[in-house]
Amino acid sequence: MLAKSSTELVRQKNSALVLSALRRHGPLAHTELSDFTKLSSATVSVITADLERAQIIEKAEQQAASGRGRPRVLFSQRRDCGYLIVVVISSDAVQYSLVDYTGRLIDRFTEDRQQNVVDVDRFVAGLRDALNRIVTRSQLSRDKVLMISISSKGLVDASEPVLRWSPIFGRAEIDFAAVLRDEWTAQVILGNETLLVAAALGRQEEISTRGGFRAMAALSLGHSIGLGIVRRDQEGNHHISAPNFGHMMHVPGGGLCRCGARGCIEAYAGFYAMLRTAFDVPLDTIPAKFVPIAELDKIAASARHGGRRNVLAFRQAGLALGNGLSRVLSLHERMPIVITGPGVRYYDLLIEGITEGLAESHVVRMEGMPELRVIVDEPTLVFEGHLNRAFSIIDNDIVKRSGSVVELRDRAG
Amino acid sequence: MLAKSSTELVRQKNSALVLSALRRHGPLAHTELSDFTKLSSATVSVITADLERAQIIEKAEQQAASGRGRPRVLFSQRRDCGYLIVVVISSDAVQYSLVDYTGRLIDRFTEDRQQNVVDVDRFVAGLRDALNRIVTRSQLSRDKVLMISISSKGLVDASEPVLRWSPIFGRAEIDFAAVLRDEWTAQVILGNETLLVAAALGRQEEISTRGGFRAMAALSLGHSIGLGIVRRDQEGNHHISAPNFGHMMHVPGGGLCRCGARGCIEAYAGFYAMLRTAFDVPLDTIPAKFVPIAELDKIAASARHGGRRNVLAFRQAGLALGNGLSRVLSLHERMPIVITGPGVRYYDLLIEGITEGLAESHVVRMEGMPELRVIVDEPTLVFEGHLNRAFSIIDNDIVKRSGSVVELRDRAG
DNA sequence: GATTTTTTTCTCGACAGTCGAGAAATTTAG
DNA sequence: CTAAATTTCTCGACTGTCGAGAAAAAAATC
Repeated sequence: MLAKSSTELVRQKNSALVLSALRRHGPLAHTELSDFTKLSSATVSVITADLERAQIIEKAEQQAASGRGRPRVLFSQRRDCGYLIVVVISSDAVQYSLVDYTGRLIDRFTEDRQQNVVDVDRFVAGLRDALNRIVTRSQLSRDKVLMISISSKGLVDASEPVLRWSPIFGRAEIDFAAVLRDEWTAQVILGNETLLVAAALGRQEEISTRGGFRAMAALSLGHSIGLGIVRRDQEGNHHISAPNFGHMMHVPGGGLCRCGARGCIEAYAGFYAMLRTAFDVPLDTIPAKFVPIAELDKIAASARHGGRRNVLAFRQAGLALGNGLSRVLSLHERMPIVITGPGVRYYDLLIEGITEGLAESHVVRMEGMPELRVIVDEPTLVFEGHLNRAFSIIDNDIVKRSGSVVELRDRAG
Repeated sequence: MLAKSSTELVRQKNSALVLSALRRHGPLAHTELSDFTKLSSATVSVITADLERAQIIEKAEQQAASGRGRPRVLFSQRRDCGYLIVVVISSDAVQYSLVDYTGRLIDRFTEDRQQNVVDVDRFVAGLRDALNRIVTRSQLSRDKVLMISISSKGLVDASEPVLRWSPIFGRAEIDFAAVLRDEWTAQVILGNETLLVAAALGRQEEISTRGGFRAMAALSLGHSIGLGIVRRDQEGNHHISAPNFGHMMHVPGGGLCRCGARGCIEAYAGFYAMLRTAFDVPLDTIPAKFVPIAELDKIAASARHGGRRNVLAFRQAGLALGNGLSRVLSLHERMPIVITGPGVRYYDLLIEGITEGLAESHVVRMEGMPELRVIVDEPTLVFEGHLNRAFSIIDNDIVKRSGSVVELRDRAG
C-alpha cells in the first residue's frame, strides 16, 4: 500500500532536487539553483541554509565578478562531507578507488588476482586488507566512508549485497554486508558490472536526448556475457536491471556452460566457447577457466583471412547473441543496444551473426532492427555507473537524515 | 529530471490514499479511514469535506448503531460520480459492460463477431454502435462516462491506445483514441488481455500476502499465448507489463506462425499449432485462422489414452512454454507463474513438457522450480483487471482535478 | 567621487497542509 | 438521570512553499 505524504516529504524531495542539481552541474549560484529546480528563490534560500548548517554544502569563494550587479555566490558540495570506496572485481584483478563527495578521485590502486585462486576466504581477507589500506593511506577516519560500492560479473541478489553466482567463485556465495559489517559503518552495495554500464549509459542518454529516451540495453562481451537494461518511467526515474542474460537458454540441451547447465548463451558467445568451436572440441567438454585473449586474437586474425572454422566460431557466437537479444526485445520493447566489453574487438566478425539472429524474430519483423552502437571503453562506463548509483543513494539518505539533524539542533538550542 | 514537490502534491497523494481505501474496503467511517491511511483524524476531516463538496463521496445513511458511543457515519463513493465502459474483445465475441463509480455492474451485453470478418472499418462501426447503445439503454449522458477501457489479445502500444498487432486483425492497426475522439470525451485506454489478468492477480496477491510478494507472472493458454507480469517496487507500487511472449522466438527458423515469422512459441503451443503437430502436418503449413475447441478435446482424449502422436503434440507445446518461461525467469527473477485461459483444460498433458522445458535452464538449477498455479476462470480475472486499472487511473485524475475545482469555487464565492 | 543602474540574495507575510489535543456530540450501561 | 464510552469535529501550533519587495553590492554614468 502507498504511504501517506507530508510536508516533511516535500522538503526531502526538494532538498534532493537541489543536491542533484549541484551534482549534475557543479557549483551553482542561488539564482541558477532556482532556475534548475523550478523552486522559488525563497525556498532555495531555506533549503541551502539547512544544507549548509548540516555541513553538506558550502558557499564557495567569491568568483571573479563577471558582470555588473551583486556578484553571485556559488554553493558547492563539501568535499569532506563523506567518501565513497569503489571496488571493481574483474577476472584478473580488483581495482580499489577512493572518491570524495563531489565525485573526485582521490586514490586508486589495483591488486592482481591469482587466476587459479578461487578461495573465497582468501579473497575476503585481501578485500578487508585493501579497504583498510586505502583509508589509512589517505589518513581518513573509517566513519567518514559513507558507502562501499562493489561490482562483479555474475548473479547478484536483488535486495541484499550478496553475490549469488559468479564466473570467478562459482556458486560460493559472498555476503559483502556480513563480511564488512564488523569493521565498517558504511553502507555496502553490490551491482552486476553490466548493470552499472547501463546506469552510466542511461545518464549519458538522458543528458544528450534531454529526457527523450525510453529504454536502452548494454551488452558486454568477454569471457562472460553481461546485459544491463535501463528504462525511464513517465516521471523520469531510471530503472536499471541486470537480467541473467549470459545464462539464458539459447539451445535446449546444447553446449556445456561454465555454470554447469547446457545451452546457455555464454556457452556459445563467451570467449571460451568461441575457442571451443574454433578448435572443434566437443560441446560437452568442460570449458577452460580462463582464455588468454591472445589466443582469440589469433583465431580472429585467421577468420579475417577466411579461415572457415574460425569464421564459424564468431558466426555462431553472433547468432546466439542475436537470438538472445531478439528474446529480450520480445519481453521488453524495441530499444537501442550498446555493445561493449573486450569482445567488441571482434565486432566485425560477430555482427553478421547478430544481425541474422535478430532478423528472424517477430519483434524485429514488426518494428525493425534495433539501433546497434559500439562503445570500446567499458571500464570508464563501469566506474561512472558506480558513481551514479552510489551518489544517488547517498544523496537520498542525506536529505532523509538532515531533517532530523535540524530537529535535534532546535531542541538543543 | 524529477519534478519539484509542493504541499498541493501532498494533498493530492493523501486524497488518493483516502479514495483508494474506500475503493478497497467499501464504505468506511472517519475513524477507519484514519486507521487505514495512517492520517490524523484532523486531516481525514479536511479531505473528506473536500471530496464531499466535489461530489465524489457522500455520507451514507446512519448504520444501525452497533456499540455504544456516538454512532459512526460512513463515507462511501458516490455511484453517480462517473461511469466506466469495459470492452473485452475476444476472438469470437465482444463484451460490453457498463460499471458505476463504485465498481458495480449496471449493464452488459455481448456481440458475436463473425469468425471470418477481419474488416477493421466494420468492426469499428460495430464498436461505435454498441457504445452508443449501452449509454442510451441506461439513460446516461455521454459525458458522465469517464473512461472506456478496452482489452484485446495481441500487441499494444506502450503509451497510446493503439493496437499494433492482433491475432484477429493482424497488422491492421487500430487507434482507439482517434476512432472515439469525436464522439466521446471519455479517456480511452487499451490493454493486452493478459496484462489485465496480471493486474488482477497482483491485487489479489497483495491482499492475501499483505504486501509480501515481489513478482508474479500470468500465462494464458488458448488460440494464442499471452503473458503478463506484475512486479512490486519498494514503495509498494505495482508495475504491470505484457511482454510479447507468444511471439518470442522458440526455435530459430522453426514452425510457421500466424504472425508470419518462424519458430514463435505460439507456433508450438497455440491451439492451431498443437493441432498441426497432432495431424503431422508440415510445420510450414499456413496455420488455420480458428480451431474449434472440440477438435482439440478429441486429440486430448486420445492422448489421455496413450495416442503417441497426440501425446507428442502436447509435450512439444509444453516444452515451448517451459523453455520460454525459463527465458522469462532469466530476464527477471524467479516468480510464481499462474496458468490460465481455455488451454488449462489440457494442463495434465502439458505439465510434463513445461516442467522439462523449465528444468534445463540455469535459473531453475540455481533457484529451483518456480511455483505453478492453475486458475480456470480467466474472464473474471480479465474483468477485475479492467476495473483495477481503470479506477486507479480515474481516482488519480479525480484528486488532481478536485484541487482546482475547489480553487474555482473559492474565487466564485 | 557621488549617483544611478543592474543583478543577486535575503526576508517577510500570506497561504496551504498536517498533526495532537481536547471539545462536542451522541449513544449505551447502570 | 448520570456516567462511561466512542466517534466526530475544531482549534492552535508547526512546517513548508511562494511572490513581492527590501537589502546588498558591483558596474556604469555623470
